[in-house]
Amino acid sequence: MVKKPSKGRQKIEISKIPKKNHLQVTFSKRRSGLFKKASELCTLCGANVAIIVFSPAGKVFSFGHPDVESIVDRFFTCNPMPEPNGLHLIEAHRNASVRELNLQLTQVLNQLEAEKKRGEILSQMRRAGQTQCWWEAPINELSMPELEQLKVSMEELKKVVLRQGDKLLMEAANPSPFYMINGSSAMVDPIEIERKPSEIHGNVHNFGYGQGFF
Amino acid sequence: MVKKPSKGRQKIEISKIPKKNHLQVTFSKRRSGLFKKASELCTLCGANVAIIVFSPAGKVFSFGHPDVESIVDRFFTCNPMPEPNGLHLIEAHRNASVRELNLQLTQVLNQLEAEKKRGEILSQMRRAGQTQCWWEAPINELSMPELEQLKVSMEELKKVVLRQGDKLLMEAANPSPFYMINGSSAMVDPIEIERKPSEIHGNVHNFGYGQGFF
DNA sequence: ACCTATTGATAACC
DNA sequence: TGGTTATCAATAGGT
Repeated sequence: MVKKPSKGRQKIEISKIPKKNHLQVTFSKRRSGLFKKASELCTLCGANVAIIVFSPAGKVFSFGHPDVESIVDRFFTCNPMPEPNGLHLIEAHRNASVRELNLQLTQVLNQLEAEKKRGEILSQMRRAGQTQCWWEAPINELSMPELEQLKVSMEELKKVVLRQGDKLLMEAANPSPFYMINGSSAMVDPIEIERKPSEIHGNVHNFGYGQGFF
Repeated sequence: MVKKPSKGRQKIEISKIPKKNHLQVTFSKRRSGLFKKASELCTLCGANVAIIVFSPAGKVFSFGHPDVESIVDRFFTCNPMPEPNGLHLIEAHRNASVRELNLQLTQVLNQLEAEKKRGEILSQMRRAGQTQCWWEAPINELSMPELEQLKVSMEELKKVVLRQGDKLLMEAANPSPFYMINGSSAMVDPIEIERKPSEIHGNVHNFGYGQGFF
């Protein structure tokens, strides 16, 4: 009875860890775990994987099999190029409208950011006022009819942004027949771009892959 | 008791899986798991993570928070490779800015999609107006403190938007101290590559980061 | 794709 | 940063 059998692992919420030192420990362990998983994926399936991780403090960690560089290279080589054939034509056209695209990009970005902030503010308001509204609950806690309503109403609000997006898409898609595969579906959330420009260049940690990472 | 309650998970060796279809299944599952872990690392620790995975078949999958391109860019910038030839450096920077542009465009489009949904939801909740929240009510029905809160929030929103706008404009105006935003590419990222008409081509799968990856 | 027994990862504590 | 333990979460094998 004097024993203290440790509480063992406890369930945790996936949201930013407040305690700094606790965060550091978790980061370390989870980063290791991530790399281990990656290594296993490589050996089990013969996949090629590159991972780059920036700690909140700005330290860099990377994992790569066979190595980060080659994979990133392949990624950028295979990925953005439509096809060798009409590439030059496309590029020419593209170059012509780069500025405009930039401008539009900027505008859309603005609206996007505004939307994000709006979302945050909504949450803030909720927090401020104790009024808990059902639709502020996490998506996965909403019922079907609620989700239905949500979907419909969002349309209106996002009309402007939509218009911008479509325009941009049209322009981008016009020169060439490529299309997007939008796998993401990710909820865009509190993006916090807070970094200290001055000293991010800390230590670099490279985890060269080994068949036996562990 | 004729039941066969499944053997459940069995221990496996970490070595290349021989059976092709089994391998495919495992690859899929583990890739998902890896991305989920990455996503959790991001939210829990505020880390920035980029993952690129090539399946043995050559398909590309990627995960990035905030996005693959910027992280890779940071990686190569902060991590002067063994012999960074001057020319290569400049070239790298040029490519980097181009990539950044591409990335931004892609990312924005993806996020737009996500935000679209989100925004729709929010607005529609308002329309549905089932559970009305005070700040959603007509202005003239709000009490004084409520109005006060609303005002503060709106001012905050405006400030944020303005700040973002300036920042983005600046960035768009000088993407890189080196070469101008010449060209290249403002293209929409995920593209299907056509190499041989009858083969499986490089499908690209991008997994944007999400608070709710699942 | 879904299910469940099990292994593997890891939160809390040292 | 590294080790232990109790738990939780991922997933191998099967449907």
